[in-house]
Amino acid sequence: MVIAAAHGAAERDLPMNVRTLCLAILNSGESTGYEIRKHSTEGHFSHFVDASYGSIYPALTKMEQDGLVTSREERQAGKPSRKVYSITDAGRLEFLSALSKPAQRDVFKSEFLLLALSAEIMQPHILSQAIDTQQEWLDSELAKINAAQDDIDLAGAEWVAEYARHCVNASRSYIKKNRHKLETIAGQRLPPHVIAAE
Amino acid sequence: MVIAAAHGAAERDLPMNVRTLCLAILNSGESTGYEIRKHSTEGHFSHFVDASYGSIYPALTKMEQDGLVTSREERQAGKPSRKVYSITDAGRLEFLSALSKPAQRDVFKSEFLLLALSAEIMQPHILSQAIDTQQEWLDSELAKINAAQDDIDLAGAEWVAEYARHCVNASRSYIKKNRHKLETIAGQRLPPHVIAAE
DNA sequence: TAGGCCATGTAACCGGTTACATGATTAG
DNA sequence: CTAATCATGTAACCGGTTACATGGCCTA
Repeated sequence: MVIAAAHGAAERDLPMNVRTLCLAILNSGESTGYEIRKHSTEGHFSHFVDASYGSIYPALTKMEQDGLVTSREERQAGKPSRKVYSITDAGRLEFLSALSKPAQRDVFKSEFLLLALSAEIMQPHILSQAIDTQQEWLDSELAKINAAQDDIDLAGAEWVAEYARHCVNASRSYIKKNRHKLETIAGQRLPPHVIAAE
Repeated sequence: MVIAAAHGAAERDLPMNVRTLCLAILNSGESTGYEIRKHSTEGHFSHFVDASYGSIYPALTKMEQDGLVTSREERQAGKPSRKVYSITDAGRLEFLSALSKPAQRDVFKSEFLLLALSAEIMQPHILSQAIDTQQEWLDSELAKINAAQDDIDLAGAEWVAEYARHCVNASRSYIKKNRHKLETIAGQRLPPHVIAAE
C-alpha cells in the first residue's frame, strides 16, 4: 500500500544530490551550468556533493520542467551564449525542505590516513614524500579558503570559512608536530618481495 | 593506439576501491567478508571507502581467483560457517603498489556545512536543532575513537587515532564557541511561503 | 600554433548500493 | 515471541563519471 506520493516526483530523494546542490548555489545567486560546476568542485560549494557536467546539465533541464528554476539565454560577443538559471519560490521551498529533513552524517575519506595506518609496510622515502604532498595540499586548501572569502552573497559564508580554516589548521599542525613519529614506524615490516628488490 | 595493458586486469584501477580496502584490512589480520564490512563502516577503516556486502563479497571472490588472498572455511557450532580470508604475498605487494601511487586528495562532505552556509533561509529552531544533532554526533565520534583504540595490530593505528581525535576536537570546539553567531543569522531571509505558513 | 578557457550537451559505462533469499542462535 | 546478530551471497538498479562532439577566442 502506497501511503504518500502525492506531489509529483523527487519525493524519496536523499537530501543531498546534484539537484539540491544546484538549488543551493542558485539560492546564492543566478548561475549557469558551467559556473555551477566550478562552484561545486572549487570554491564555497565544494564540500557538499561532487558534480560534473554530465549530472548538472540534465538536472537543470529537469528542474526547469519541474518549475524549480527558470532560465534566460544571454548572448555574448565572442563567447558562446550562456543559459543563466535563477531559482524560483518553489525551488527555494524545495531547497528549504531538503535542508530541514534530518541531515546525513559528515563524510570524511582520506587515502593519506590509510597510508599512515599502514606505515609499517611502506618504504620510508615514499611515506615521507606522501606526508610532504599532504602538507602542501593542506597549505593550498588554506590559501584557497582565504582567497575565496567575500565573493559570495550569503550570511553564513564567513562562519563556514572560519570553520574550515579551523579544521584544516588542526590537521596541518598535528601532522607537522607528529610526522616524525610516523616516519619512525615506516619500513618496519616491509613485504618480502620489496626487501628482495632493494 | 593502446600503449600499456600488459599484466592482466585491474591495472587502470583507481588506488582506492573496495579491493584496496579489503587488502588493507586483511593486511592487518585475517578476516571474513562479514567482518570486513563492519570494519569498513565502523571502526578503524571507516575513513577510506564505503563498502557493503554487495561489493565486498564479489571482490573477495575475484581476488582469490587472482591469487591476492586465500580462504579457509571455518565451521562453528550454532553459527553459520565463516570463510576466513588471508592476504598473500602477492596481495601485500599489490596493496603496497596501490599505496605508493599518488594518493587522491582527502574528501570532506558535510550537509551540516550546507545548512550553515544557508542559515539565513532556515527557521531558527530547525537550525538550532541541527547544530545540537551535529554536536551530539561529534561527541559520539570522539567516544568511538577512544573506544576503538588498541584493537588493531598496526603500528600506525595510534597515530591515526590521535589525528582523528585532534580534528574532531577542533570541529567540536569551534561549533561550541561560535554557534551563537550562526543562530543570529538564522531566519533573516525566510522564503515568502514559509513566512505565510507561520 | 598549441593549449587552455569559455560554454552546452549527450551516451556509454561503472562502481558501487539496495533489497532480497536463507537460516540458525541468542537476547530482551 | 520478536528482534537482533551472525553469515554468505546475488540481481536489479542508480546516481553519478568519463569521454566525446562542437567551436570560437585568448594567451604563451
